[in-house]
Amino acid sequence: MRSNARRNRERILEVALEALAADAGASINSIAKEAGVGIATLYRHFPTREALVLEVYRLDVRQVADAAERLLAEKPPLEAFEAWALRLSKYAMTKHGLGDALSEAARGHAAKMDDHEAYVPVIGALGLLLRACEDAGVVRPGIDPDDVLLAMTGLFRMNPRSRWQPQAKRLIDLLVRGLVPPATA
Amino acid sequence: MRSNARRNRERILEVALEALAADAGASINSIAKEAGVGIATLYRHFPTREALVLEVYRLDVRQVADAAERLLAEKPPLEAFEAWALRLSKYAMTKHGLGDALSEAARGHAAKMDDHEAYVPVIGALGLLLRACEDAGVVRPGIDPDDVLLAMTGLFRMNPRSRWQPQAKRLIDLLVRGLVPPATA
DNA sequence: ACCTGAACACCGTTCAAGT
DNA sequence: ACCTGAACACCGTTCAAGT
Repeated sequence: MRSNARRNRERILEVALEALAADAGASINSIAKEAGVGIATLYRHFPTREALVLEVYRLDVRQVADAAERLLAEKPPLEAFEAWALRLSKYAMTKHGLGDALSEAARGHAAKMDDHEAYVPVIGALGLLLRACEDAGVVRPGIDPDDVLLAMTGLFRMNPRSRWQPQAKRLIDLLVRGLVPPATA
Repeated sequence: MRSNARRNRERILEVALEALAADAGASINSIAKEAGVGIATLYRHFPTREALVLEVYRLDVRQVADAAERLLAEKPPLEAFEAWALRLSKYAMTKHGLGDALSEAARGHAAKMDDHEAYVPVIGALGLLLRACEDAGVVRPGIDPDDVLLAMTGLFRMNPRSRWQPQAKRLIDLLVRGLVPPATA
């Protein structure tokens, strides 16, 4: 019986991933129906729409957060920051709904506890990158990761159907110029 | 008869302004009901929800756009830009729904023509401010107003129930530092 | 324990019917 | 010309009933 429940849960996540990729506004009901489970079964596993979306993208968020460490090992810290920011916006453009979740998380984690699942790893990675840049003297000291995440909001809310990459790069460049110490620029 | 239609239109806008201030997600149906008109009457005047919201805030958007010119007459251009940005975020925090409209407009005006009503005056004011800063040599030449608007997205999506002013000021400071030419900083 | 789907209270939008 | 409100196809969520 319990294995049945677990299979349902996994089936829901599977369908949700595909459905959200196809349509950012895919409904809970339609996901349940396509997964072949009752609506209430979905609710048993995921009490709110946001919980489902966050769980669907949990692995992706973890991956991108973990990428920060790897990028720092490969490149100078400022380049690592730029590469990471571009990577994060890439995820937000591809995986529908993730952009909104990140944007919501950037709104200030005081807003809702639900955000924490997306917020914690992302702000952690961002803190890591900023700390490394600060230690290398390429970013002004005392920058709040929350402020930087808020400044990145635009990266999560671009039009996925446009050619967003050039604009993302320009926004990241603008951001980096703001972070760099006046003297070193 | 036609005067009756005009009165209905004004009554709808009146009620909508109040309803949106009280609840950002106030429904079209509830606004029509409270205005004492049929649902289809509201649709006759405003074909989509966005059209109604934009029309409600049209005056506000005009006002804030016009403020750019006045601020430029009063202050040095860079200070005028800062003051204007803060003023715009103040509007976005107060008038519910305006923040989303501005955020949508910043998404790139290619997305929807509907945005134009909010987009045109705002990007015009922003262009004016940037041009003045550029002429004074306090902002790098060739900055695209669209890029700056996108970088400002975070200002429109803060939590209105939090103490957002300090964070807005820090974001604006970060943005300005990115706009300033390296040598002058 | 876990699942089901009808049912509830909404939403935006349309349309036949009124004056 | 302009207005009306029932009706449609949805939405998220709940809950009594099943196994």
